[in-house]
Amino acid sequence: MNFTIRQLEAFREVMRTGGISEASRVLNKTQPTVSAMIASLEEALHFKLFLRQKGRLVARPEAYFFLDEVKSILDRLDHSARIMDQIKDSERGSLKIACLPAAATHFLPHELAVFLKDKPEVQASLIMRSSTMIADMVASQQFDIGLAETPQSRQTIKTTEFNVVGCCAIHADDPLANEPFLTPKLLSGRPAALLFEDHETAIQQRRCFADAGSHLNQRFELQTFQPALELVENGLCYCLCDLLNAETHRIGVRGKSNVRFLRFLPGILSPISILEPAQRPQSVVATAFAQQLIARMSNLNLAQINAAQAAQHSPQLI
Amino acid sequence: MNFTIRQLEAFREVMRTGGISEASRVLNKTQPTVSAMIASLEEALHFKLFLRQKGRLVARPEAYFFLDEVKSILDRLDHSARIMDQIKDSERGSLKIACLPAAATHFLPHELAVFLKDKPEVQASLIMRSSTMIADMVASQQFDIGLAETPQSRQTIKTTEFNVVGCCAIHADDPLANEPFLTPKLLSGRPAALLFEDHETAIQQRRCFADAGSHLNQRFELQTFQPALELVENGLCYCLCDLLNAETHRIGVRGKSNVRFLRFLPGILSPISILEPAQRPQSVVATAFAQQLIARMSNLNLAQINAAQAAQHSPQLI
DNA sequence: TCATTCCATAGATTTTTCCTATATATCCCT
DNA sequence: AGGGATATATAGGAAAAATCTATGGAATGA
Repeated sequence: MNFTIRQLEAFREVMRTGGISEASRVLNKTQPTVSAMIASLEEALHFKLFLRQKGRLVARPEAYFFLDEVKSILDRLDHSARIMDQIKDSERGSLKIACLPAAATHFLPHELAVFLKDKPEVQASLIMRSSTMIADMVASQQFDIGLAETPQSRQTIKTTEFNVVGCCAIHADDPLANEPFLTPKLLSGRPAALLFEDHETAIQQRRCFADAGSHLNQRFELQTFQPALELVENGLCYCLCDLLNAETHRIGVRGKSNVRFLRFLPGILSPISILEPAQRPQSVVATAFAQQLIARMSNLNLAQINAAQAAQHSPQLI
Repeated sequence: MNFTIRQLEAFREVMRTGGISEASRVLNKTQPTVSAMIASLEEALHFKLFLRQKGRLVARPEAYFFLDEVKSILDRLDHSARIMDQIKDSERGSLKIACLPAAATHFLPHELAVFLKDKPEVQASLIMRSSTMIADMVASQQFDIGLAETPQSRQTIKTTEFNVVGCCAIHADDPLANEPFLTPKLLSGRPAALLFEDHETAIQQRRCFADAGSHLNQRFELQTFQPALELVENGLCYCLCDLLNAETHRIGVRGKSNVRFLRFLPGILSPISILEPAQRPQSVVATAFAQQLIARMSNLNLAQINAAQAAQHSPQLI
């Protein structure tokens, strides 16, 4: 057949109001327009829905049946329109995120929480994996967004790179905590927590201590930075980590923290990337979240972390 | 929102074929037309359904979701269109018929059977009532069509009147069966079956016999004509009845009948009407059936009944 | 490199939609 | 019976939309 949605809407309104004139007022159309719409609908159906008795429309039994059909169609249409509207505002959809340990415990969950606050219809999944696995999972389109150490450039992955700067975590009571920045010289001989031997950050740290002729006293070796920062929290050591780990730690403690994050020279950079599948288009939600994440990563800096930490100390001010 | 059905159809086809060019061929539109339709659909949704990568359309995840919605809507629409098409051809609907005894056993069921032969989706109900009750039930819109003795004219009933002529039913072996027509004189003194005393046909019969100075020998008094004709079938009496009863009897016997229906003079007329509710419009099916019934009633005559009866005697000729 | 395929854009044209003005029928009230 | 109000239909024109032809750019494969 050859209906139009407008015809169906007009018909529904004519049935509801009982006449063309009244319906035309509701529909913000003129009476002849609605009259023509009904006429063309009847033409499309090849039979009259109404009899014209005494200058009025009188619905035939078929019109009541058709009304049910039309209502159901228009309701269905309206329902879809509403859902599509939610999708447009990324209030509906699904989001699959894979994330390295540095951000998995607090940083990303927190970002996700902010993003999903007013989006009850978005279903999200978040997993923690090693950077190489994350790259593979994004490349194979199993996940929408990955946060990982910058992988080898490949065609199947679109990367947005960040060089997250390193800093030094030290206990607040340590006299060094008052320095404007720290160096291998200042930290020489003090107990340190490092990641395992092969990890890029450990390699860099050893190199710059060696370059400065300072003594690196490795007291702890760990898999990830979060436990290392817990040791710093207890005053057992200092630790060189990147801002992502610093921020994750800050969010994690929630209340007062004994760790201070200070600038460290020479600068150490950790190449971290947001990964997206390159072969297939992203969903609206994924695009929106990636955008938020990129903004957040760009904005990552020591000043902001310390300010947020200070705010946590006097929460009544917030 | 502001979709059009054409947009949705175009979208479905683009998704199915994987591109605008191919879809435009299927849809019998030009490629720029379909391109514009997709563009306007995206505009209505306020977000892109496709990314344009390397000169091709690539569907975003949302497009697949939307496709499900669109398919369901278009299917629903198609389903309704098909049903409305059946209704147009009165192949679907309901039909409530009330009918007087004269036609209830065979005449009307037979008409109904002919009418509904190729209309499996029409639900019909048929009841037998007295003429006064039929008039009331049609007037109160409980029934779509009534076949009854012509009632007092009232605003709530639209009547189509027929003056069904009376005839004489007589056993084939009776010598009178060879007369061209019968009169009170010829039937004088012979055993007759009549309806109860108050019935209009009985009154008329008594009157015309009295007028002719002939003897009316009422051997049987009955409620309706069908049992009377059964008595005639067994050669116990003759009977004056109307053509509707004659036709009903003819259809009922199906095989060889011993009853002959002869012209009777003076003419006796039974006012029978097809009744329809006047206040509300009729359904398409009811209109169609009423039309068939009117044609059939108009066509009711002795010659046709006798011809049909003759055909029953030699069914191999049909 | 060249032909082909695909999509987008521009401008013209056809079709559809919608409005104004008007006619007609009915109803209600005087 | 007549005037006013209301309801629908029709005619004609203006505005909007749909659709076409022509064309250009980008990618692909021979």
